[in-house]
Amino acid sequence: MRILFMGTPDFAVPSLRALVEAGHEMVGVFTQPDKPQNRGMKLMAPPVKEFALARDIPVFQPEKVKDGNALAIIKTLTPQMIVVAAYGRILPKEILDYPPLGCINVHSSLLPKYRGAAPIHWAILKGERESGVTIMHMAEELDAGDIISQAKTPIDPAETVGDLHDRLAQLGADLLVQTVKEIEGGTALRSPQDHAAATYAPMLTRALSQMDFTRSARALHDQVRGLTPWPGTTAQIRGLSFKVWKARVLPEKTEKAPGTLLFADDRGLALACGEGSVLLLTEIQGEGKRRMAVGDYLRGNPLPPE
RNA sequence: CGCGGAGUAGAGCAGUUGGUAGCUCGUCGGGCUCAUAACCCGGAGGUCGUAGGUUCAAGUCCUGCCUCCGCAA
Repeated sequence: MRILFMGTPDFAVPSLRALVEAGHEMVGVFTQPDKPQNRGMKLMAPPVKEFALARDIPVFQPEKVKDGNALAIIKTLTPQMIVVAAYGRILPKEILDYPPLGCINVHSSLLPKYRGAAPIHWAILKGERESGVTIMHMAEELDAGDIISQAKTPIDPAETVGDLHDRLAQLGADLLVQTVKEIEGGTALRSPQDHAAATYAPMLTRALSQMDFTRSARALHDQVRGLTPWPGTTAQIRGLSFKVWKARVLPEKTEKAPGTLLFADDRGLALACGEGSVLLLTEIQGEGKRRMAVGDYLRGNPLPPE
């Protein structure tokens, strides 16, 4: 089938690769423009662009998709279907209506839950035990289109958003190929979402990174997992600022005030949290340092006194 | 040309005004112990990121390059 693909970050790459390997004719790829990023503000190409160029697929990076130019390009490409995976732009109705077989989207949550920009992060931040991917027909309202197919997967209690992201990207790619085949064969299902059950997963802000030790150890553990590896979780201990990469909940209870350091040795940094719970930080990163086990850190960087 | 920090034993760090490297942990060998990720004695292990420069002499000063990291985006 003639397919136009739209996607930008790492999450979208497995889907694009799967379509290519399934033998579809990729008429083009839309991805966001290169942006100055990272240290030195270097111009960075989106992962999807890199992949597409390596496969000699034409790449388009319009600044806007609503000004008609994008639609004009699409008309010259004559796709039968548009597949969108984490493109990062909202498509106007005239584009949604153009392809004969429609526009479908790979979304990394079990819709109608976690519509929006950061569904994987929020599923973990909220302590969910199950997640998955959904493929839907795109509607004008964000992530509100009719569902074609879904695949579920359990979330491991120790899993980070990075781990889950990679698994869902692959799960989504597999489901996508199968779903496209069903659409092609006319056997695809289509059922509207239960809009009353919808929840939203907004973009993450820096404010979410700060650990608040009055919350429970369990909630803080979810926070660390949900923000690792990006954007990371930070904690203030003894006046120092740390990034926290790995932690676990200890079974012990404590009477000490939240934020109190119970012990600091090779086992980790044990901190009193809300409701008497205790969280053990096991892998941290000081400013200007690299991430390391707490024992390694303490060897050359003794903590200042209380 | 966004701002800034760092590259020294397997790991984490120190190294003062330039004079052939030190600490903690680990590791190896030996000893001790009711015992706590315990303690004591001894050993191995480093061309100090890299390429040049200044100097009688550079981890320590100067310049280029590579790599890693924090902020910001």
